[in-house]
Amino acid sequence: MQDLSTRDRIMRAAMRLFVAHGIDAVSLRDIADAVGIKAPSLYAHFRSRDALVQEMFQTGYAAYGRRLAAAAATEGRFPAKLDAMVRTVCRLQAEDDILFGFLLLTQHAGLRSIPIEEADNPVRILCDAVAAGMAAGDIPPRDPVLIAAAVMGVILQPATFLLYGRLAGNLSAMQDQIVALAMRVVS
Amino acid sequence: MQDLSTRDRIMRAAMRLFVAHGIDAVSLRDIADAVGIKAPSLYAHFRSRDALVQEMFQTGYAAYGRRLAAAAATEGRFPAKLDAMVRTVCRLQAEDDILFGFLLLTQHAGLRSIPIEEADNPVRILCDAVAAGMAAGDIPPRDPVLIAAAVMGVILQPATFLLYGRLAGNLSAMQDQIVALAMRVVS
DNA sequence: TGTACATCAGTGAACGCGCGTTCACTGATGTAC
DNA sequence: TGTACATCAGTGAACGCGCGTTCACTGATGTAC
Repeated sequence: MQDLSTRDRIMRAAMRLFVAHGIDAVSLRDIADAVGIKAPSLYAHFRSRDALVQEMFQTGYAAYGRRLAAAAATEGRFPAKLDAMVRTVCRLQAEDDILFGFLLLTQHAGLRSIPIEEADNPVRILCDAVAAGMAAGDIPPRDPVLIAAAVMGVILQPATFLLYGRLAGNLSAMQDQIVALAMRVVS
Repeated sequence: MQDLSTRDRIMRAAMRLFVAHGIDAVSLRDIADAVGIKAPSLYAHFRSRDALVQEMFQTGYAAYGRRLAAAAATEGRFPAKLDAMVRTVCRLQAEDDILFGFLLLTQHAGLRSIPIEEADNPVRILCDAVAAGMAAGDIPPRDPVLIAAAVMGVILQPATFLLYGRLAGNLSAMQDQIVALAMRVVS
């Protein structure tokens, strides 16, 4: 990890600290210390503290959106798409639990000041997929947003439990069970 | 609302601001302004800013825990208990959506510094109830913590959507659907 | 190969600002006699 | 009924602190000739 660019080391250190202590509880000096540089040096890589947080959030969130959109484009009926989407999210969590945790926290702590509502928005993608599944007659018609919320809950609440140590391991280890839960929620 | 004690007016104003802008983004001067007093006057009612937040959180969280425990004590098999618990949470959200939203946010933003893990902890109560239902053979045995997390997700994620305006109304209006979702998750 | 120059990550010192908090004080209210 | 005193919510001014940020500077690296 020593051969990462300073920019990447800053982002990883900041993410780790944000997840551990909350975004507002971490100062630029804390981040700089973790990287092994002084606070003013951060300005060689980021325009401001806000820009740092925003870039971390938007990059991660958009990447998640694209991978979820790819899963939603899986061929076949809705159950196949849902299976792919749920497994994708589980894989994302297991691949980089720090990034996943950061996005989970930021959703609450920072979404109000970070105004993205693009086509890459994962929530939008899931809602659209659920609505399409209903329209196609693959699953019973109900409020698609409520059902999408419930599916998200079945995935993200276990992820939250992992974050706070109430559950051990990662989402990949539970993906079969979570897929089954999600299937039951939409049926 | 003018006949509330100043103490209660402070707590309600603070909660409203915390939910709207995030806990760390609200200063004592903001709270005092909303109440119509000056910041130093807050110290006649609360020992410190931390004490204010902590009391709001602990009071609300413990009250929720007690009401959830009462629902969990419903007579009968596990499905009757789960029905009562889910409807209780939906009612709590509809009764006071500001308090509910505050606790939902605090769970992420402040739980790390607020160390309660009592018998009144709602998460603990739900986990215990699910485990007991499995032990009694009322529902299939699986990891009780994962199933409890999924049940929470089915309730709290729609609540989060309400908080951010993705869903309209309140949880009470959707309680029958949410009960049905929770039932499917545990079966 | 050596010299001059440009680039830029990183530094130390310092800034202005808003924060939580303290403090001496005010003024209304209630109680004692 | 009037007077003296205690209580306490609320105030204005001020505090020290840590924050994000700026700035002139350093020193290593790369490029031009």
